[in-house]
Amino acid sequence: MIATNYNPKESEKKWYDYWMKHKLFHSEVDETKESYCMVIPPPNVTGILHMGHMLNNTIQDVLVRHARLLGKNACWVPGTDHASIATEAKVVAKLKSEGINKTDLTREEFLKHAWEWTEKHGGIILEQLKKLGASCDWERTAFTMDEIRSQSVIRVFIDLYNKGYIYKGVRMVNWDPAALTAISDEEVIYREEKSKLYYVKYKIVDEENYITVATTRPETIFGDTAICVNPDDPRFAPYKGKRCLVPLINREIPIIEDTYVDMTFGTGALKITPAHDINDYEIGYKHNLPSIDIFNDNGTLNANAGMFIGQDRFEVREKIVPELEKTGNLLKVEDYINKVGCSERTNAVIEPKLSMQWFLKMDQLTKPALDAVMNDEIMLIPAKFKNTYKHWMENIKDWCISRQLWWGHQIPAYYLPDGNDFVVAESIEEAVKAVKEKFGKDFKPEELRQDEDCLDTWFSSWLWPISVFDGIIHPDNAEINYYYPTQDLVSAPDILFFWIARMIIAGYEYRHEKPFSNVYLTGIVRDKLRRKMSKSLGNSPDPLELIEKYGADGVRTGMLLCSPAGGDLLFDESLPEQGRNFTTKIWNAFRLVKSWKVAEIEQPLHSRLALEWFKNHLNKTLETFNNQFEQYRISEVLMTVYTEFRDEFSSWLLEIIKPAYGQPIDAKTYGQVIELFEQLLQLLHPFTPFITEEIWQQLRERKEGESIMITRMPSVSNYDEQLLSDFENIKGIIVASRNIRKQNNIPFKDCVTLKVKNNPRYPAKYEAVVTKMANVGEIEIVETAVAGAWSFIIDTVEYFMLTSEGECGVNNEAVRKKLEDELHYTKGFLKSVTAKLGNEKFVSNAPEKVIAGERKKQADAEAKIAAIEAQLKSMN
RNA sequence: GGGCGCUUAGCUCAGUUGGUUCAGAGCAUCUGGUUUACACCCAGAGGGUCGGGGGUUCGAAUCCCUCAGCGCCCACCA
Repeated sequence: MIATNYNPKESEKKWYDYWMKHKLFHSEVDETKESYCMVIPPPNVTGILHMGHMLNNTIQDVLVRHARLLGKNACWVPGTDHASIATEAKVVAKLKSEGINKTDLTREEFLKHAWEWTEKHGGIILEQLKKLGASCDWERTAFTMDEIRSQSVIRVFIDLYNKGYIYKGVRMVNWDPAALTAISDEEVIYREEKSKLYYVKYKIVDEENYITVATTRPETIFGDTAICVNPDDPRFAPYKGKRCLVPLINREIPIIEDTYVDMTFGTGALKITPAHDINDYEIGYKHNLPSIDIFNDNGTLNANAGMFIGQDRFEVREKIVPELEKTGNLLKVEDYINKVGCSERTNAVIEPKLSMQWFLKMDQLTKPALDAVMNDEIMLIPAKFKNTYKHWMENIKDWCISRQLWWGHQIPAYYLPDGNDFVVAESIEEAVKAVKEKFGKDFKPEELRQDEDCLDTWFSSWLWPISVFDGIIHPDNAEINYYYPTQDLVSAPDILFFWIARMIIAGYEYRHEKPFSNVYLTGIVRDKLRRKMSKSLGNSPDPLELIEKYGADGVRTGMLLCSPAGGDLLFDESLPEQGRNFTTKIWNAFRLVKSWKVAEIEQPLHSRLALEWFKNHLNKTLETFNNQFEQYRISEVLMTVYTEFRDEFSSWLLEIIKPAYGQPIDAKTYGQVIELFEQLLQLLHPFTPFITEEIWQQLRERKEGESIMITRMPSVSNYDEQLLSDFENIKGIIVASRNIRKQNNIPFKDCVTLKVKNNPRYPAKYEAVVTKMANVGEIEIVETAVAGAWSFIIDTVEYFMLTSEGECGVNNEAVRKKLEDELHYTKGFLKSVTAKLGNEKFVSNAPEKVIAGERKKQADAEAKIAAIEAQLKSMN
C-alpha cells in the first residue's frame, strides 16, 4: 500500500542511512574506472550552515550524483577549515565571557581551549550537509589542521623558503586592531564612508604664520614628522626650508617638498605620518624622516602620542576637535566621503602598521596559473571571471602570510638566542641540526625559540586539492595520482583570489598540473530586495528549518530552479514551496502508476502510439539534458527535467495510457511505463535524491544494497523528428477540441464527431490518441468543408467538430474574429516573405539554407491562407 | 580613478557564430474546473516598441558608436 502523502522526513533519514550503510558515497582508487573528483570548499570548522552553503553544496551534490550516474568513480571529498582568525575570535570571546583574557593564558593553554571548542562545534556543519543529502565520501573527511594537512603546510613553507620565495621583512601591512593581527591585502575591503575633512593649522616656528593641512585623521597629528608641499606650489614658496609645530604638543617638524603632493587637493599641504599611512611611509622613507608609531595594537593611543594615552583612535578623533579649536589650530571642518579599509573578518577599520612579517613572493609563481585560465585549460564558469582573474594575477603583490594568532600553523622558523638569526625546519630537532650546519653552533632544543606567528588560513587551504590526498608529503601515492587533477570546483566568486587562484598556483607548483578543470562560480544568495542574506538584517532563513518544512528535495529544487550560473539567487520561500510541490507531483504520478491493476490483455493502440512518441521525446530531452549539463546550465537542466516529467510524462503520457476507471492496464504498457518512470527518476535523481530513491525502490522488487544512485543513466538514442512534430499536431487537435467543448459547454463524457479535410499533413497514424483524449467517435476524412461545424486549423489541416448527434455547432463571432485575425496576420507574413524573396540582394546574399527556409515559409503561408479562407467561407 | 559585466513580459532569467511576421521559460496574474494520481492540482488566457538614440546590413534582441541606469572587481590621493 502506498502512502497518500510523501513523508520527506522519514524518507530522507531512511535513505541517507541506507546509502551510508552500503558505502555508496565511498570511492576507492580503481584504475579501470574514470575518476570524477571534487573537493568541497571547506567550511569553517565551527561554522553553521547558511543559505550560501546550501546553494553551493546542492550544486556540488548535483554534479557528483550526475557523474556517478554516468558510471564514473565519483569522489566528493569533504572537510573543514580551521579558519584561523574567525575561530580564534570566537574562542577569545567565549573565554572572555568566562572572565578569562587571552593575554593571561600561555599559547598552550589557549590552544587547549581552542581545540576543545573545535571538538565541540566542529563537524556540526558536516552533519547539516548530510541533512541536505550531500553525498560526500565521509571516510575522507579532512581538516586543515589535522596531522597530514599540518605537515603538508609546514613542508610547503619550508620548500618555498628554500626556493627563496618566502622572506621575512619589516613592511607596512594591514593591521586589524580587533583581531590583533596583520592581514593580507585581499582581506581588506574598501568602503565609502561619510567622514570629515579637518583643516588643521600648524604654526611656523618663530613666525606668526600658519601652514594649514587638510586631513581626515586629526588624531594622527601626534605621529606627524613633517609637512609636505609641492615644490611647484607658489603659495608655499615662503615656507621653504622652514619648520612648524605640531599643534597641542608643539613638537617641531620640517616643511618638506615632494611632487607627490596634489596641489589641488585641500590646502595643497599634506601632513606626513610615516607610521600610519602607506604613502606617508614612502615619503618618509624617501626624505629620511623619523617614524613615530602612536598606536597600540588595539587601536588605542600609546605614550608616543603624548596625549589621550590609552584612548581609542575614534574617540580621540572626536575629542581632539575641541582641543584644536581651543588653541586656535582648527580652521574649519568639511563633510567628506572617504574610502575606508575594513577587515573582511572583523569589520574593524584597518590601521596601516609597520611591522615584521613573513611574505610570499608571488610574481614568478603566478605565471602558469595565469596561463592555465587564459588558455581555458581551466574553465571559469561563467567566463566573465576570466578578466577579473587576469587583472588580479597581473597586479599581484607579495602575500603577507604571517598572522599574529595562535590558532593555526605555527611558522616553522627557529631563532637563535640572539633573536635574530634563524633557521627554517620541520621540527625542533631538525632545527638544532640546521643551526649547527648553518651557523656552526651547538644549541639545545630549549635554547631555540620558534617564531610566535602562525600562518594565514589560506596558506593551508590553497593546498586542499592536493593535501586531501596527502599529495604533498607523499607526492607519488596512488590516490593523488588517481584523483588529481580533480574535475569540478564549486565556489563563490568572493573567494576567487583568496582561494581559487591560490589553489591553481599551488597546483602548478606542487603537481605541475591544474588542480581542477572547471570552476563553477555560484551567485550570492540574496533576498527579494537584492539584499545580502545577513544575521543583522534577519533576512536569512535557517536552512534546516526550510528542510524541515519543505523537505531536502524541495529545498534543493527550489534553490536551483532560480539560480543562473554566476547570477545571484533571489531567494524567498516561494522557491522551496515550488520545489516541494514538484516532489508531491512526482509522488502522485507514482501513486497513479502503482494503483493500476495489471492484466494480460491486449495493448490498446493509443497506448502503443503514446509510448512510441514518449520514448522519442525522452530521447530528445535527454540530449538537451546532456548538452545543458556539459555547459553547467544546472537550473536549465532542472527545468528541462521538470517540464518533461510534469507536462509530457504526467499530463500527456499517463493521461493517454490511463485505463478507464476500474479497468486493468495491459502488462506491456505497464512494463514500459515503469521503465520510463525509472529513466525519469534517474534524470531527476541528482536534484531530488531522496524521493527518487524512495520511488525507485518501490517501483520494482529490489535487492538490499541496490540503489538508484549507482544505476547507469540512460544514453541518448535516435529519435524521429517527424514523429515528434506529428504528435505535437495531435496534441493541438486535442487542445482545440477541449477549447470548443469548454466554449460550448459540451461535457467530456459526451462523445463528439470529428471530420478532417483531406490533407497529407494530417497525422492519421495517431488518430487513436485523439479518439481517446478528445472522446470522439470515428474520424472521417472529407473532401470539402463541413458547413456550420466548429472548426479549427492545425498545421494547415482543417478540422470540423460536431456533436455526436450530428448537430452542428454554430461558429460564433469570436471564432470568426480569430480566424480573420489570423488570416490578416498570415497574409502580412506572406507579403513580407514574398517581398524578401523578390529582393535580389537577399536572394544573392543570403545563404542557400535561409532562402530555402523562406521558400518553405512562403508555401506554408499560402496553404494556411487557403485553409483559413475555406473555413471562413464554410461559415457563411 | 581604471577595468569588466548587465539592461528582454509584473518578477527571475533563456535567446548559441546577425535570418526577419509569430522573442521563449518558470513564477506571479486572470478565467474556468472537486472527471475515480495530484487544488502542493488540472485546463486555458492575457502580458514585451528586447533601456534611449544613431549606425552597419537585403535583414539587428543579436555587430559598431553614443547616452542613461545598475552591478562587480581593482586602485595609496590626504
